[in-house]
Order: sequence, then C-alpha cells, then structure tokens
Amino acid sequence: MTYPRVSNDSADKTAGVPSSPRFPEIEERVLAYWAEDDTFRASVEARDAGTDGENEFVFYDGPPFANGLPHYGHLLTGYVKDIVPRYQTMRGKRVERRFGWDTHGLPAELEAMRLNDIKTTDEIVEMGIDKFNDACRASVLKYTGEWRDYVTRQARWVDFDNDYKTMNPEFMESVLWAFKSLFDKGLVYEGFRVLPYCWNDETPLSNHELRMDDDVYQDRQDPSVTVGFEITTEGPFAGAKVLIWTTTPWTLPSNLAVMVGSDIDYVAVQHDGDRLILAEARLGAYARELGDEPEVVWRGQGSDLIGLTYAPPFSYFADHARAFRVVAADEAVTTTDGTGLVHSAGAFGEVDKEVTDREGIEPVMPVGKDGRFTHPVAEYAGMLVFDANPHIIDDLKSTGGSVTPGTVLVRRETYNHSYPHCWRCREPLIYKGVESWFVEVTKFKSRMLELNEQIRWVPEHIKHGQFGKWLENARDWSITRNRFWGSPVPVWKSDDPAYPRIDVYGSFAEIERDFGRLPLNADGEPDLHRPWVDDLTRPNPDDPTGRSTMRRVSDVLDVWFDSGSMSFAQVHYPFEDADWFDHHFPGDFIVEYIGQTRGWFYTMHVLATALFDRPAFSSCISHGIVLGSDGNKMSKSLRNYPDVREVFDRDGADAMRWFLMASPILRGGNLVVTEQGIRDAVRQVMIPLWNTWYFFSLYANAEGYEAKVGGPESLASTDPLDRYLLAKTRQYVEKLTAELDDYAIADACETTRGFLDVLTNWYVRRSRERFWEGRAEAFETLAAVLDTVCRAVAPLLPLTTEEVWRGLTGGRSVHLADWPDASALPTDDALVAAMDQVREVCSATSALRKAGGLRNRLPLGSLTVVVADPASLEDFTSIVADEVNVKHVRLLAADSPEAGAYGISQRLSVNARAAGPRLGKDVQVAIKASKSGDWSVAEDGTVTAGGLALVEGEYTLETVVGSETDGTATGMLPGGGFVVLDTVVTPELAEEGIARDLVRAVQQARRDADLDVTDRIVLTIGGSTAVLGAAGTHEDLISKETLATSYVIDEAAEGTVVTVGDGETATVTVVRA
RNA sequence: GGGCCUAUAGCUCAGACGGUUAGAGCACCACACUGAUAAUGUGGGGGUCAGAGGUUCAAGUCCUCUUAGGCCCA
Repeated sequence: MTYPRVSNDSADKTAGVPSSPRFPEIEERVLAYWAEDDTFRASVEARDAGTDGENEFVFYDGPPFANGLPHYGHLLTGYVKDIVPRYQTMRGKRVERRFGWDTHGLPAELEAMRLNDIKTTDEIVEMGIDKFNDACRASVLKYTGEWRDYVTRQARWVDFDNDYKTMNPEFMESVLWAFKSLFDKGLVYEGFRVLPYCWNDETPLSNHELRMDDDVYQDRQDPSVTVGFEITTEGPFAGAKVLIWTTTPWTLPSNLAVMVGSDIDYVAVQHDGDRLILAEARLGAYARELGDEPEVVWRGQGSDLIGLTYAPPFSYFADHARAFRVVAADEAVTTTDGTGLVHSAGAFGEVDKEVTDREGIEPVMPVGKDGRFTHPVAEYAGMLVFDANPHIIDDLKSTGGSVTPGTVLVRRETYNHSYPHCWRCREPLIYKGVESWFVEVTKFKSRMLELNEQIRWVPEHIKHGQFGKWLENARDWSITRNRFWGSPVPVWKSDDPAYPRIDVYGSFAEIERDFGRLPLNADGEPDLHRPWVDDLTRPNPDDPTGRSTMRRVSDVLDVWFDSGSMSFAQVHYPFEDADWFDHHFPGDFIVEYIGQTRGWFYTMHVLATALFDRPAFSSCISHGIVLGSDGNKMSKSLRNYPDVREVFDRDGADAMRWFLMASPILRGGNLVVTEQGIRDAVRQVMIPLWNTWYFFSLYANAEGYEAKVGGPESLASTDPLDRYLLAKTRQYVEKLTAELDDYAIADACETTRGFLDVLTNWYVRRSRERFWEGRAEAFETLAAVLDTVCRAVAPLLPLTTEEVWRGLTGGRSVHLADWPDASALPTDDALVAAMDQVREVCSATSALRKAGGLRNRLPLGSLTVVVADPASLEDFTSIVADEVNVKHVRLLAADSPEAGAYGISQRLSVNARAAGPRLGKDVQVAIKASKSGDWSVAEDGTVTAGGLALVEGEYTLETVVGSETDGTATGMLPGGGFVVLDTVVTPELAEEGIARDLVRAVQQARRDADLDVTDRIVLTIGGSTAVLGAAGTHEDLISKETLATSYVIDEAAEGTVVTVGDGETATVTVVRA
C-alpha cells in the first residue's frame, strides 16, 4: 500500500483511499491535525516579514459584535477573510491574522439590562455603574467560546489567542489618543443634535439601531391637526393666518418658525371672516372647511411670505429671540400633503433644527429625558408627549390654557402612517435634540473623497456609488452617547461656568500627571471605564476661588469610534509599535458586507483621513446580503435557512465555503441559501477532485508505484494526453492566479470547476487504459497535476485539499506549500486547441451514433475527420478511435479534393463586423442574400451576395454536408469542418460488438460478486450461436479485460442471463480464481 | 422624494469593443456509456433578453422614460 502516504484517518491504514469519502469526517480529522500540529502558526512564521514588513500582507479583521451566535453572514465574511490571507501566504507573504471583538455599545447594555430586569437609566445608576458594566462585560464575552468553535470549524485560520478587544485598556488608550489628536487638530466640537430618541430606554438611537429590525417601522394612528397662526407684521397680511399641518401636536408648544417653499404658489382665501394662507395646490384637500370654490383674495409665492412674523400658538416662549417668522426651507416643504406650510419645532426634528440653526434661532427643549413635558410648559408638565396630544388639541380648539389668542384650530383628524419604534421596547420614538460631541467630518470631506480614489473596491461600483456618494453627503459625526458601557469621552470640564475650562486627555500618562493617579477599578487595575474614570476630579486651575471642580463629561464614545480606530488601536499605537504601524498602514485588505459603507468602512476612512491623511485600507471587498431559502431575510422564527451546524455535519465546511464563494454574493448581489446549492458544491467540485485522487491511488497502489512529485519525471511525459493536461493545468493556474490577484473569488471558483471537469471527465476517462497498464509517465503526470491543483485550490477548499495533498505527497501541509509556479509547467496553446477540437470531433461523432441508433459498444469501420489543419490532430487519432469506438480514423484537409467530394453545398456567412462599416446599409442586403441563397462565387473566386461584391475577410465560406447517405453519416463541427462516419456494420464488427457487450456483462458480474479490481476469475460463457462465436473469436479480448485466468465456452452453461448484441441471449458465470 | 445596484431558460447566473442562430450549470424527458465517479456523453423540450421609445446598416449590449426588486439616503 503506497497511497495514501499520510492520512489523518486513525482507522485501518491498509484500507487505502476511500472511494466514497465522508467529507465532514475528513474535515474533523484535518482540523484535529492542524490543532495538534499548530499548522496555522507555522504557515505564518514560514514567511519572513522582510525589512520594515515589506513582505507582509496586512489584513484587518473587522470586529464583529458577538452578542449572539454566528450566522451565514458572519461565515461568509469569514471565508473571504480566510481565502485571501491563505492565498497571499502561499504567494510568499507573511499574513498575520488577529481576531477582533467589538465589545462596547448599546446592544451589550440592553442585554445587561434585560438580564438584570431593569428598564431605565436611573435604575442603572441605582444599581451601580460598576455592577452594570460588569454585567455588560460578561454579556459580550458570553459567546466568544462559541464563536471560536464556529470559526475554527469553518476552517478559518485566525489568531484567537493574540486577539484584540475594544474594551482592553491598551485599545481604549489608543482611542483616547485619537480623540485628543482630533481635538488638537480642531476637528472635534461640542454641539446639539436631533436624533431619534427612545424615551422609554432614555437613549438616543443611531441610524444603525433605528433600522435594527424590519418591523421598526410600524403603522401607527396619530392625531393630526391643521392650525392657523396669526400674522403680526404690519401691512396687507396683518391678521391673516398661516395654516400649518402636523402629526405631532405635542411639538406645537415648542414652535419657533413656519417653513415655506420659495417657489411654491400660495393663496389667501376668505373663510368665516379670516384670511387663511396655504399652498394653492392644497386647496382641494381643504374643500371641506373652505368650500369647493373658496374666495381667493391673494395669490403669490412663498418668497412673498418670507420674513412675516406671527403670534406663536403657545405663549411659553413668546419672547424667544428671532423666532416666529416665516422662513424658507425649499428642500423640506412639499405640497404632497398638509398645507404647504410646515411648522418648525427646532429641537424636535432634523430639518427643523437645520432651519432654525440657519435662522439663528436657539432651540428650546421643554421635554425631559423621560419624554415628559417640563418647565415652562406648565399645563402639560409631567405628561408623556403622546399623552399630552389630546389636551393640547382641546386647548387649541377652545383657545384655553396658554394658547395665544388668534390661533385657530382649522381641522383635527387621525392619521395613519408608518412610524419608527424602538427595536427593543417597541415604544414609538420621538425626535429630540441632545447634547453631543462631533467630529467635524464636513471639514475634511473633500480629502476623504480624494483618498477614496486610492482604494480598490470590489465590486468596483462601490467606490463612486454607495461609498463615494455617502462620503459626498457626509455630515458631522456625533461620537458621544449618554450611556455607560464604552470608551469614555476624555474631556473634563469646569463645573462652574464662571470659570470655564476644558481639558482633553489622550493617554494614561496625561491623566496621571494631572490627577496624580490612574483610574483604577475594584481590582486595582488601570481601567478607563465608568465609573472609575468618573471618579477622577480635581480643582479647576483657572478658578482662583478654588471652589469649582474639573469633572469628566459623563458621555461615552460611539462604538463606531472604537471600531474605526482598530487599525492603530489593535497595536496600541502610538504607545507601542509606532514604527510597525507606520509600515503597515494602510492595511492591504478588508472585507465586510455592503452595509459597512456607512459603518466600519466609513469610520475607518474618517479616522484614517483625519489622523494620518491616508486611506485605512488599499483593497476592500464589499459583499451582498445572505437571504433565507425563501428569498427573505433569514429569520429564526421562519426557519427559512439550513442550520449551520447541521450543514457542517452533513456536507462539511468546504462545501459551504464553495457554495458561498462561488455565488454572486461576492459581486455585490444577494444570495439565497439552499441546502441544494450546498450539495451541488459537493457534487460538482469536491467529488470530482476526490475521485481523481481515488483513481490515482487505486492504480498506483495496484502497481505499487510511487510518484516522484517535483522530480524531473513529473513533467517529462511525451504522451499527447499528458502533455495536454500539463499545458491545460498551466493555463488554469495562470488564470486562477490573475483572478485571485483581482479578488475575483467567484471567478476563481468557476475557473476551477471548469478545469476539474476537464481533468476528470476527459483526461482521467481517456487515460484509464494507460493507468491500468501501469504506465509510469501517466502516474507521474497525474500526480504532478494533483499536487498542483491541490495547492491552487487550497485556499478555496482548505480541508479537502489538505487530505488529498498529504495523502499524495506525505508532506506536512498543503498550506505550507508555495503557490504553484505556472511557468514551470509546459506551455502549448496549439496542443490545447487541438485537443479541444478532438473533443468536438468525438462529440459530433457521438451525435451521429445516436442519430443512427448505433450503440457505442458496437465498433464501426472508420471515421473521416475533415478539418482545416489535419496535421494538428495526428497525435490524437488513437484517442478519437478509442473514444468513439471506430477501427480507423482518417484525417483529411478541408481543401483537399477528396474532402470536396463529401460536400453537398457551400454556405456563405457574411462577417457583419468587417463588412458593416464598408457597406453601411447594404450589409443587410448581403446578409439576407447569404441566407436566401442569392449569392455566387465567380471563376476568379470573387464572392457576390445580393449583387454586392464582398472582399476577403468580409465573409466565410463553409462546406455544408448532408445528414446521411448510404453507409455513411456526416456531421458538422462547430469550429468548421465535419466528420464522416462509416455506418456499415459488417458481420465481424457485429461479432466484436457482442464480445464487448460480454465484457461489460462480465464486469457487472464481477462487481455484483464484490470482487476487487485485481482479482482473477474463472469465466464461463454460454448462450446463442452468435454469442458463442463472438466469445470464441474474441477470447483474448474478453479474458484480458475481465482478468479471466480460466475461460470456458459452454453452450449449455447456466449463469446470469444477459442480453447482448442485437437481442442475443448469453449467460455468464464469474468465480474468483 | 433622491442616489447606487439588479432584471436574460423552470432555478442560479455568464454574455470585452454594438455584428444578425443569446450561452453555461442545475432541474426535466429519452437514449447511450460506466471496474475511478455520488458520475459522464448525446439528443430534446424550455427565452416577447422586465416594458416603451430612441440612436444605428445592425441593440440583450448605447441613450431616455416606465415598471419591479434590493441596498442606501431623506
């Protein structure tokens, strides 16, 4: 037993290579071997980093937030994160791969709140921030073990021991450094911003959280009101009323302005003694109140109204500076609903805030963090804003409470609309202004766009599409959250506005310098988390009275600030490894799903631009979204996707890898996960590869042959099939290398699938006999190709190729091997082209047999192949003869007289690409003529079609052959030329056909008897006269093919009854010799 | 409402520069082949290339609009 030379199979070593492998079991054994052998570490360390890391390929792991188990999306990304580094490693690069964990943020806090059954931030404070943050820490670490299991099982090589976590003090110190650096560059400021806000959870939500679930937007019924505000500007409009419409009546006490569109047409109409102003386009919608043909007393545009002042609907902020004016907001005002005039409540809407800022109006905030009204809105104080709506409407109707006289309620109704709800508590959100610190992204946006030009995006359209557009519209980034579990905002402020001072810290050392100590947690370790960092206070140095204190602002940083910092924070830059970082930035490669264009890709790019004036990464694959088997988002409750562990156990990690990597998802499309698709990967790729290996081992073992992979014999065969395979392998490796260099992983899979098809369904099938004969050059060739293919496919099927390659070579690991050198393989494009033509010849001949009802085992006399260059096929006539089972193959030149004799007619086809530009419109005439037969060839060879002379190159003339004549059948070849099959069945041929049928019957009997391929047999054949005759004539053939050492022909023999030839009956008996 | 992507066989997708008979894999049917194969080969059915208009001698391909889906933004 020579093969497998090494196997991880602890079972019977003498069993050889299994013909029907159980891939998941093989995978488990390979994984165990890797773990024991520490192959991953060896593969990294086998490559030298080079001077200043010039030989390193830098990969950044985008940190997942591990608050649940990995799903297909994570696995998909993980496979890409494995393939590219594996490939680069084999190309000779040193590729460190550190796993990263995103640990901070609201999801962790919410999980901790759920586990501790608390609902509000007050309860968190009550519980103790230290205890709460301990709970957060525990919750984010809860799944790390499972993640490691899944990632290991999927055969992703990544360093878990030397990982990074965003909550580690070193990481957080680098984050502080980043904040301080931005502050020092003048790129950080404190401001006030409107965000979606959950009053129940007492937290603003990021856009990301807003869209956490599909059902965040739910239909909701809200009251909607149309209210008129009285104009106070002296002049023609005095006393008229501007009509506004809102679905949030509770924002009316905070009204600060009315927005109009400058170019929108407005009218004033007379109604019950009032003049009401609204958009002309909205008159119809108010017919109920205003009548079908209201009396229009004024017409104009929004620009005519701008600057008018009005009495605010409520008197709470009556003296507010610069407020209660009609202002322009062309981008925000439409006439699709409402009145064409929009009320602006400053801090309760994004557009509202933008407009009031522009107009220099300070926002007001009479709503507390719990969503209840506060001072000065006395009538509704303590009421949740939604609960206050009916009271506010009642007061508007009766002009009661603090409603300003002159304000009128024109209409009240209920309004159904899609409204955002908190993804966690399902309560309706409000928009609310909150204090926040910002990175002034707008200041360096143009530089971000410039640096984006240096990034290679896959797919390419992301660069100027989704990512580029997002950059163009970048707004300042709100980086603080009024929460608990996160990196602290390293800002200390004086608590007395009379003595203002702000200190920003960028390191432990700076903190220790000013506070005399480090923030220490309960275990006495330096810890930048709350509450420890909050404990650091000191007297305000700028306060001569000594009474005011420097206190940290209570916010923590947005988690995206953490993950955007990973490139430098994972190595504790600039406190350690500053030199290393300098040579490893930007990173060479990152990959995540397309949504990260506004997440991780974006925050990495923002911070890299602002801090280093460089992009953070050179190449980025941005893949699509994985969908369930029904085309919808994967959902646990719908059970619309196969269980990950079940797939690992049943089909294996390589099958799943192939399915995902070969799919359109890496070109930016979406992917529907189906079990069928995963099984197809096994069938189309893994089994062909494995069976080629099994085939090799079967015959090499039978022969006791050991191939010398890598030796001079490997590529030395002169056999045409071997030379063809080697040349084809070279083409394959060249193509694959180019594709992987381009990150075109799906293309690489398709290329591989096509190559394996040639390998197994042409080379191996056509070479069976030579292997059976034990031909050394065949073994050497196939071994060399298997070695090459294993190495080339190793990144795409790391587990399967490992088992095959080690079994073939006895080496330590295919992943320690070098990427195959295509240039070492013979190049012979002509040979490859000739073989492709040979396959066409066989294909065409098979079709003729099929049409003529001539079964394949029946030998035929001859096949004539008529092609342009018959010499190129000379080496392959025996292959053709064997493949299509004919006695002789004749090659004829297409222009030879004899070939002409087969021709029935000629066909003219016009090459439109060549003739079109010259002939213009007439080319259509020529084409039509060529099809209808209205063309001719003159004596001198001039071709005329439809009366138009064609010049050389504008047409091709082909000989067309008929389907059948007596005793022959003819068929066209796709690339030009044709084949002529001699269909005459002589008695000799018929007899040999029967003999072949007998061989087949005996082989089946051998199998049925469970004989080994090398077992010798005693064979007895009986049957009709024709059968006995064939068995006698072809005794040599039959006994050789079936390994019969004893060969008996006995008319009366009993045995398995089979039908052979043209309805003849035979009996065969097979006994092991 | 805006931006990007997608729309080709029952399914999943290819289709440089526009070139006149639009391909592949899977699935289906028939036949053949099979001592490596869970296969394979041959043939067959299956297409208004989402729709409409335009440019052109010629459009699946280029332009405009529309429709549907996805992603993002508002």
